[in-house]
Amino acid sequence: MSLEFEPLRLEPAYRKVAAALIERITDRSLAAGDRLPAELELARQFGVNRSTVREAMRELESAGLLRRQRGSKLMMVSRPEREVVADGVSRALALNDVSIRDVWEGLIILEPPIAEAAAKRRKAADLTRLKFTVGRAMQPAADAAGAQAADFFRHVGEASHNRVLMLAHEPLLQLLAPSLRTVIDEVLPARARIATAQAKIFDAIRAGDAEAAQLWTEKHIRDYRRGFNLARIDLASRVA
Amino acid sequence: MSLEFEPLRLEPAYRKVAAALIERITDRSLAAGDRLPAELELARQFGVNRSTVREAMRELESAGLLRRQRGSKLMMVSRPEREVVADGVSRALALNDVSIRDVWEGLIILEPPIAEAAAKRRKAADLTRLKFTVGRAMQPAADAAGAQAADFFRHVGEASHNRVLMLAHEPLLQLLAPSLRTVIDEVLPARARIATAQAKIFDAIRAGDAEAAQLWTEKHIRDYRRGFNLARIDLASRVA
DNA sequence: ATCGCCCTATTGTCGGACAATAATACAATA
DNA sequence: TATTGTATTATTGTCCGACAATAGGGCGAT
Repeated sequence: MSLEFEPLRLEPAYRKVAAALIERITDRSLAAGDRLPAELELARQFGVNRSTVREAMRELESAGLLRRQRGSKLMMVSRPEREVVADGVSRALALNDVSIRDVWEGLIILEPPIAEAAAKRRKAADLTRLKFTVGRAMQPAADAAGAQAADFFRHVGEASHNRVLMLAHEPLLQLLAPSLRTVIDEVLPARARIATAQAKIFDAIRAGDAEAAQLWTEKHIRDYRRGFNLARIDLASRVA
Repeated sequence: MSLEFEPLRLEPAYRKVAAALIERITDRSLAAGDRLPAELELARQFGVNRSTVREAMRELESAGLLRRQRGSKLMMVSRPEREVVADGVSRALALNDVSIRDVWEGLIILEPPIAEAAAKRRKAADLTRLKFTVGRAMQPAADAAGAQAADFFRHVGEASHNRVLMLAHEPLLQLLAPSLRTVIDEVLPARARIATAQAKIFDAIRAGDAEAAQLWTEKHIRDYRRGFNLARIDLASRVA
């Protein structure tokens, strides 16, 4: 009988309350947009103190499952926003000492197929958004340099109409944006090259040419890597 | 002067405390493994009530930034575990009505290049783990059928030695595992085909043959899609 | 319908309390 | 010496009660 005992886990009440609420949300008996019952009411139902309920709610809130409208005090159930989730992933990656090379490798893997999918599935509205962003590529709004580059990929992702892909590449864009900005600041011809590449990719997506979109995106991202070298960014260094 | 006013955001104290703690963790002045000061001490430092500190801590806890050892009552700073982060992402995707097709598309994009990277960078230990998992492919442990398939990809991901890739495909594996299990249960030849494919991929990775690893992985995943059809799984249906 | 006023419900925060128990130090024992 | 037991302290989980601020919602006047 060398059967080991499971380390029996005694969860605190606030965690059980949180789990119960999450369960209700994931099984859709509490749908996005619904008002959450008042804290006192929840406390009564669960048979715990209001403080305990509040602690549980903070957990859901930070996961993006609860939100309140701007200036409202009522808690609404919500589906987790892409940005909130991506922020958490970015933080996790940064704290796990992910390198610029790692993130770049994620990009070179993800973006070309995303562009391919975008070329196949883009709608008129996608093209409008994308065109507007491409138009910003040459504008010397220095503070937004990295942001524009990230926005471009973001909009290509939206044109793919696949939320998995959008959410998957969002943290990479967040983490790489500062480096992209450095490249644009340090490497003089970078801005023009980027603008050209974005225009090519945009044209391919508009034309529905999946293969061209994929190829140009791949080139574009390899170009960024060359930019890292020119800007003397160490690929092995941690992302910010 | 049509300058609009920013909707000034009055953040509650618990959020500010949480932000301050997160800041300390991300800037590494609180490193993973460090003990967090006691709640009362934090309350004193921030000049707020202990309840407020506790609410803030729940936020960090659910983000995986704080943890306590099993059976300990001291809070330690920790780097977010892959599983915790991936759980959140999976939940977010599920609540956003992502379809099986969306997730599968993520897989077909990610896994072949991951296998490629694994073939280039695998270490001896990776091969050991992977071999063990491949060995489980034919065993009729019905309850673990989907899990084995997911574990295989998980270990390939680990062999890539790129945390970005590991974290990126984890939610996909979580979301798809139930469907994979259905395929294995419903489609009789599935188990053998999977075992064969995994063996081929393993061989390629062991041999360091990146191209073969990539190709076989692609085939393997397309095979799963055929399995979905055979098992009458609607690709447009929401993931569990 | 829109506006302004009032009442109520709800939240954010506080202070204090207490039991349970992990952390710690120290003594006793094998 | 290394384990085991004992006593003390620190810390957490949970509760209770309280209160100010204010959003929600109703009602009457316009």
